[in-house]
Formats: sequence, C-alpha cells, structure tokens
Amino acid sequence: MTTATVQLNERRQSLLEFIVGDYIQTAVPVASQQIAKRHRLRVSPATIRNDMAELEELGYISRPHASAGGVPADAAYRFYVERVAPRLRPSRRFEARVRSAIEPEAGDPEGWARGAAAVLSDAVLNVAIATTPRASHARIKQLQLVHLHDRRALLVLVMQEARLRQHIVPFGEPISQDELTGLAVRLNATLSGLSAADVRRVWEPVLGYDAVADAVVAELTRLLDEEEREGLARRYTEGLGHMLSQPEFQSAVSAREAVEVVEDDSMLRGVLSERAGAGSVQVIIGGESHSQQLRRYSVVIARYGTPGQAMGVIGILGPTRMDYVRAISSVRYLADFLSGLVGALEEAP
Amino acid sequence: MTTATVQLNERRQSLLEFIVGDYIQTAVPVASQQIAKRHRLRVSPATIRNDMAELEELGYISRPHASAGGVPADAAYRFYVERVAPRLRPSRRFEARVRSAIEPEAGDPEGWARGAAAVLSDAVLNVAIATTPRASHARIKQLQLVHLHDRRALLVLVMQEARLRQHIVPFGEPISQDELTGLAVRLNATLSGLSAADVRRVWEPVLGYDAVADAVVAELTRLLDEEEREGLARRYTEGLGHMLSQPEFQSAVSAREAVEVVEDDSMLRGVLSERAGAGSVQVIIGGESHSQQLRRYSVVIARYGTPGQAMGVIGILGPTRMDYVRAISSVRYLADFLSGLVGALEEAP
DNA sequence: GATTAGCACTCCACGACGCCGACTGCTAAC
DNA sequence: GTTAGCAGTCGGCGTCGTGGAGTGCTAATC
Repeated sequence: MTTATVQLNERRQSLLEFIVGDYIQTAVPVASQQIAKRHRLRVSPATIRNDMAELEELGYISRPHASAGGVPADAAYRFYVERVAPRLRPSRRFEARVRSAIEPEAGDPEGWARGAAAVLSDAVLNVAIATTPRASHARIKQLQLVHLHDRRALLVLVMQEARLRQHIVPFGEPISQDELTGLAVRLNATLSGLSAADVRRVWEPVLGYDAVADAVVAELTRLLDEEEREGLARRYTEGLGHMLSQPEFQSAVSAREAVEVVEDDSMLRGVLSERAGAGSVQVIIGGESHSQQLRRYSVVIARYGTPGQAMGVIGILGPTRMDYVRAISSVRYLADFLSGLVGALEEAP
Repeated sequence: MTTATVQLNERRQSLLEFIVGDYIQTAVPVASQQIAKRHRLRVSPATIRNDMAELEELGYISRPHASAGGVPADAAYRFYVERVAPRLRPSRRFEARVRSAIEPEAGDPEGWARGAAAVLSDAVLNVAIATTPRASHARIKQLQLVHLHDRRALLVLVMQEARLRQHIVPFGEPISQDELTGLAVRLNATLSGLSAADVRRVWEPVLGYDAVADAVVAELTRLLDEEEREGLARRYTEGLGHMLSQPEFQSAVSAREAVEVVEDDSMLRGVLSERAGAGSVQVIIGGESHSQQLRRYSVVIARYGTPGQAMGVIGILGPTRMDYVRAISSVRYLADFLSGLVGALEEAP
C-alpha cells in the first residue's frame, strides 16, 4: 500500500487521478470547475477546491501562482503510475506496428534496436532510446580472417547474440588468404565458446610459437575485454522532434536543454545502467533520478535480452507530464518482444 | 570570373567580403559605421552607405527594415565562398584532433564515420553528417556461417571496404557447425570477389543439388542486392546542440524546424546524393538547394572513398550564416583523411 | 564625378500601464 | 461535510511612449 492510499480517501484519490490525467492531456493547470464538468462529479467545484487545498498541503500538486489551477508534482505522477499500472495493455494497433517494423528473420540486433526505437517514439511522441544487448561475459563464438594486404588482415569476431566486431590485425610477415583461413579454422576449433580470460589461459602454453596466431589472439582478447568493459552498447535515439513538439519545449532555452540531455551520453547513462533492474518496467519520475538536469524529465525503461547473459535497454524519455499509460504499456510490450528475438539467437540447450 | 567580379569594383568587393565576414561573426545586421570602424577603411560611413545601396540594388544584401543595416543574401555568401576559398587551410589544432579521434587501426568504417562526424561538428559548431562508404557494385569478399540452432545459422558477409552484413538463414534439415564451416570454405573458394549477378551466374549450374548451400547463396545475393540498391548507407549526425546554440534558432519554431530537417531523412537525402559530385568540396547555399525546407540552411559536403568503387559522404549542415572558412577547410581535410583510410582497406594491386 | 558632413526621418526594442477574465480562498449558510 | 456567493489575485495581452541606432538625402567639398 502506497503513502497516497493511506493519506487520501477514495474520492481524493480519484480526484488526484483526474487532475494528473487531465494535465497530461492538456498541459494546462487544471481548475476545479473544469474537473467537475469533465468528469461529472457529484460534488461542487467548491468541494473540489477544498480537496485540492488538501492535496497541495500534502505535496501532490502545486500552483504556478496563487490564483491558478493545480499542476501535479512528482508525487502525483508516482501515485498515478501506480494506480493505473494494473490496467495497462498496449493497443492492437501498436502491436501490429511493432510486428511490421521489426524483422525477426534479419538476425540483426542493431537493426532490431533501431526499429524498436522508431516505433516506440512514434507511439509515445517522445524520445525513444534503445541499446543493443551487451554481454556481461563476452564469449567468442566464431572468428574470421579476411586478407587485405600482404601484411594485414581484417579480424571479424562473432560473439553471442550475434554481436559483431571488426578490427585490423597487422603481421610481421606476408601471409595469404589460404593460410589465414586455415588459421581461422584452427582457432575456431580451440577457442569457440571461451571468454577473454579463458582464451588467455588456453593460449598461454603455445604463446611464442606462431607470431601470426599470437597477433590474432591478442587482438581477439582485446576486443572481448572491450566488449565486456565498455559501458553501454551502441545507443539509438529517435524522436527528438516529437518531444520538442510538446508544449513544455515551446521556449527556446528549454528546447536546447532538451537537446543537450539527449545528445549528452553522460546524463542518461546513469539512469539507464543503474536503474534498469530486474524484469519489469521501471519508471523514474522527475527528481527521482537525483539528477539536476533530469529534474523535469521522466524515464520509462525496461531491460530485455537473455537474463544473465546479455541485456539491452529500451525506453522513453519525456517531460514528467508524459503519457505514462501509453509509455509503460508500449515499453513493456517491446521489451518482451525483443527478448524473444534475442533469445532465439542463442543455441537451443 | 564570377558575376560579382564583373559587377563590382575592387572596393565594393572587399566591402562585401567584410559585410559577410562580420555578419557571420556577429549575426547582427551590419551598419556602415561598424564596418568603417572595424576595418579601418579610408572612406567615410557615408561612402559605405552609398556602396551598400548599390549592393542592395544588385541583390547581394537585404535589409530587415528600412532603417537597419545590411544582411547578406545567398548571392553574397556565394561570392564570399569563392573569394576566400583559395586561402583555406585547416588549423593544426583541427588536424591533430582528427588524428586523435579516428583510429586507423580499427579498420572499421562505421567507427571512422562516427568519429569524423564528432570532430567535425565540434570544430564548426553545427550539425555534422557522415555516411559510411557504399559500394556502387557490391562484391562479396568472404562469408562465414555460424551455427545457432539445429536448423538456423547466422550468415556473416564481408564485402569490400570491410563492410559487414549479417542475416539469419533457416534450413530444412539439421546441420552442424562443422558442416557449416566446410560449406563456408567451399563457397569462399568459388564466390570470393563476385557481384550478385556473378554469383547467380556461377551458381546456376549447381542449383538444386544442395538445399543448404542454395539457401545460403540465396540470402547472400539478396544482401548484395540490398547493399547496392539502398540509397545512402548508414548515416551519422552529430552536433544538433551546437547548431541550436546559434542565434538563428533562438525562437522555438525555428529550433523545431531545425530538428525536423535533421531528423527527416528525406530532406537531406536529395542534397547528399545528387550534389556530391567529383572530388572536391561542394557548397550549397540557401535556396541553391531548390528545397523549401532548406532555404535558410547551407550544406558543405564532400565525397570520400575509393572512386568508382565505394563512396561515402561527409559534410556540415548549418544556417546560411555559417563559418564557411572553417567548414570548407575542415570538410576537405576530413574527406581526404577518410579516403586514405578506406583506400588502405582494399588489397594492394 | 566621387566623397563627405549634416540632418531629418524611420523603425525596433523595451518598459510602463491598464484592462479582461479565469480562478481561488474565505465566509456563511445548509 | 458540502455548497453558494463574493471579494481578491494574478497572468496574458494589447496600447502607448520613449530612446537610440542607423539610414537616405541634400548640399558642400575635394
């Protein structure tokens, strides 16, 4: 039971829900008469005013100025999210769009993430963010060596969840494609399925016998290390235009601030990595992020992927006055959908 | 010889250069007194006013209102670009930044494009755009098959310029990694270096003998076709925040318009693909794009890559009042730099 | 003929003022 | 606990007036 359900009787709870809902729709401070009219309440505006005074007292709403209507505070959004959460289900339309925008057959997690960000942003009319799944323990699945010049080859590394990395490897001696192919086959036989640490351990005894193989293995372990270490995987953001059409960004300064929030990796990184805990959808409202720059924004995110192996993040960033109903249901649906796709990339047990 | 050098005597030409230069710096309509003061001209403001009246007559400058200073028209920027173009050379600082931001050893054209967009945008303080090189005739270099499930494999395709594509291939029968590896080796031996059309021709005689190989080849040719057909390759844009800090985007509407220009692929696609002709840097100023939405923007772009084989685009988008000196020199330097990197990815002849 | 000083005129930016209307808080009655 | 009535508050908006930057024009000068 939340604080709000203790503090407020049933009428005040639905009143608060109405206030938040109306404000999300209109972006205008909601007045007592408006509520009475829109929702056919059996009480007069005067009563509503009394209740609103109480809600203000408790910190659920605030007023831009003395004789203005109420606008929801963070606490009100929190209450709202928890109250409406059980009723959330994405629309059929949205589900259909997801299915048509994301190609399961591609087997390309980057493409999926891009597509997911695009549909999500269009649905919620705010900024959508999606990252590709990142392995907590990177393991090699297979490698490939492509001849470029006499003394250089391209190393292509396939990891779990079909993640690809590429890097050039220089050699001290000339080498042909045939030799490279042979080497790749041998290395695949020995190293497939191993982590960076495993590779080092397995390779240690034979280190120094074959300079070319040593060079490849060195690069290989470096890439695996990097994959594990690097914060978030590649990030796709979409729909800044949608967000800037929202009335809170009508002033030029707020618009530029918004662009900075979206462009600057550092701001969102904290929220994305820390918060995205287990399974379900997380909602971080305004000041709950403990970040000054995100004070006026809310984030709705979920992790997706194969638990314990590789997880990505998908979510929405918008003003605190965002359509939480749509955001939460859409994010949840997409996360489940993507998890299904990523799971199918792993070998069956 | 340009129209301007015919129409204007030397003093008016340098006057026009000063007006454009000052306006680019200050974004404020330039007044006759200001010019006289800043540039130590040997003539009085009154004379400058007479000359400016002439420049207005000829369409080089216009005035926001009757008693205001002059702001350059497209024609003035065109004149300016041609007049200062010979003197352009990027700063040492910029060259150093490019070298530290882009890792040649990575052998990863996508990473290079991202890095190039980032440095370029920071240098010019406007939106930078970079695309990865796209082959006009896609050829397979090598392929790889990675076992996923019993009946599904991941096809990884390496093309020229180290471009990678991936896609899942489903099979009618179970198949092991060993069989896949063998198949990949055989296919590489036969198909390496071929285009989609070549692959079809070579494969035709043996079609129908091996369902698994047929499936792989079908997917392979589809990917090659797609690579050739699809308009621009992946595009990276960077620095929207920089651009929105420019004074022309202080009003909220203009800011949102700018975001739409950047987010909407279709607007820039025309300019990027059509215009980027041979070798050197192209400058498209305001209305020269013949696009209503781009009327107030200029684009400075260059192609890079290996001519006739694979070309990408790098450039700057900003208000017509952009620092052309910096933009042109930076874009030119980066295009040359990237061309060098991409060229090194090809086998030596 | 080109250049320049002087001057009247134009127009924007900006702050002050005042009014309208929406909405609240309070009081007193139900 | 609920409601009607009413005085009071405050933002939004259009009007007005002023100061100042900058021009165009005219007439004198080189």
